[in-house]
Amino acid sequence: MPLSTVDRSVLEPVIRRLSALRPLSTEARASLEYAMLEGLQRVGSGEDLISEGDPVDSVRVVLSGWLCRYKTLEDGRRQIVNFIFPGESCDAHAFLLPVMDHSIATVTPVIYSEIKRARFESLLAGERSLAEAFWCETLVNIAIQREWAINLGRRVAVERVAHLFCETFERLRAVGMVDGNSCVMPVTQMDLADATGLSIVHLNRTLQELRAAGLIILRERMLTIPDLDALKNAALYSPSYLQLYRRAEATR
Amino acid sequence: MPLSTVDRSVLEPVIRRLSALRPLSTEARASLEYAMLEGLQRVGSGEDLISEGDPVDSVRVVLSGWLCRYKTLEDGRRQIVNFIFPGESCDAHAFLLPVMDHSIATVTPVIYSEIKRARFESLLAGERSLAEAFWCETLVNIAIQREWAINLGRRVAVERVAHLFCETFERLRAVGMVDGNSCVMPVTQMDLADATGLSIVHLNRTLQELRAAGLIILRERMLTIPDLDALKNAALYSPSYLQLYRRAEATR
DNA sequence: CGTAGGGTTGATTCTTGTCAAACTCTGTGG
DNA sequence: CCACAGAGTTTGACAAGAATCAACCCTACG
Repeated sequence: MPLSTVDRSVLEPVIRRLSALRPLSTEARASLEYAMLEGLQRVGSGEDLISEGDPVDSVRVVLSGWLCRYKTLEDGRRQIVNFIFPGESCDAHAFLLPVMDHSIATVTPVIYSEIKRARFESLLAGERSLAEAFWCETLVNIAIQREWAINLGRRVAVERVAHLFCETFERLRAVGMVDGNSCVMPVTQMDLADATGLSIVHLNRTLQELRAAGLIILRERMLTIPDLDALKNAALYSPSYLQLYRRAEATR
Repeated sequence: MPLSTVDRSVLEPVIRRLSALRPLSTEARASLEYAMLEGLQRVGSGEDLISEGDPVDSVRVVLSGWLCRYKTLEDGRRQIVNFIFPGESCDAHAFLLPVMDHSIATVTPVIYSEIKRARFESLLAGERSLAEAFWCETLVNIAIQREWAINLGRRVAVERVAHLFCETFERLRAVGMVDGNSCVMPVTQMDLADATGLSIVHLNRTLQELRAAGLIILRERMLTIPDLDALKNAALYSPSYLQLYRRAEATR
């Protein structure tokens, strides 16, 4: 176990995120931390953690790195339907359904903690606040998924990409992973194209448009947003669907 | 209470749908039916049941009629992010979040049952199978939402509309509301356009294309699908995300 | 030095949106 | 009974947005 001696601070994003959704008692936090430390795992980038059609029997909680949920069509067209950031979980409760309806892949190297279904269920049974926090996470996921629907269905390319950047920045900020007005953006343009429903060529041109307008600086896998309000404006961004993250800031 | 003497058979779609997700004990079924009969409501078509930003304090279960969830942008662009069919609930558990991130409107006259939060929670606390069934419904909703993301992001117009028809038909079939290869389609072309992310003019032409190909017959608010497999083929439809409905058929 | 992955560019085609008008159907009031 | 209004659907002409194809560049890396 190369990770057995890891610093407990790697768990911070998870605690931070769940606390933003529901206040956690000291005991709840302790028992979750204990469970997480037991199941630490590492995986490289570009790997499928789980594929469409697979049954699920555990919960994975992301400690560092990015993942994406995606679906594909027979002919290879791919849509990233969401990203998964540190502090978030892959499919808490997914084991309630027989099999996965989508796949999850790493986009960077990832450290996560795997908690077996039985362990997870007894954890939640013992701590109501934990159970509610994980369910809230799932509810926020639906809200994000709905926002992606209007993003893909009704925003034009520039708005779409701008919106993705706004959302990503705010979600990362909620778990303390932004630095001033910059954050990492460790994805290829192909990934961005698949997340925004654009072709890679058109995505590239859209990025240039955003750069030319001074709305973003994107190089070497770092995103800087000189004026977040201006970018939100260009994106027609309204963050109510991430309300919980804002509550997190309020209580911090 | 014009509905107080209503036939209990109006509750059938709900029982049918929840049973498909989790086997319900006789007692679970009885207590749910009792709670539903208490809160029956009627509402006309084209009404907002609840709007983005509103707090939620009850669960509504649809007995008859169609609703849609939608979001809008400042400039009026609208995206229907999902339909809600008989047997389904509006936001079980939505009260766990502070406010709604989207709106829900009726697209036809609707009969539903409203269950107050406290009542609903005690119902679920008393019947584990009910709690699991409602949570499964929420999980299936996320799966549907993800499928809508790839629909909007990666399918072209004809595939998109065909996919919507396939999904609608199968979801209605799961609650016993199709007749042979026909079902109601009580929506305007504007609604279909908003659901598929197309302009109304282009949607109209896409419908004509589907009609010309013999894939659908759509008139007087009735949809007939002469050859469902052919339509699925045109839609690149893969129903795994609705797996639970299929399980429903298997156990019927 | 060669290669592969990622990024960028130009030219072109195709898909979809926009605008404007007409048509159908239904219900309503004169 | 007819005129009219309004919502919904359909059509044509045109414009804009996005995809596709084919190169080419750059850099990291073996």
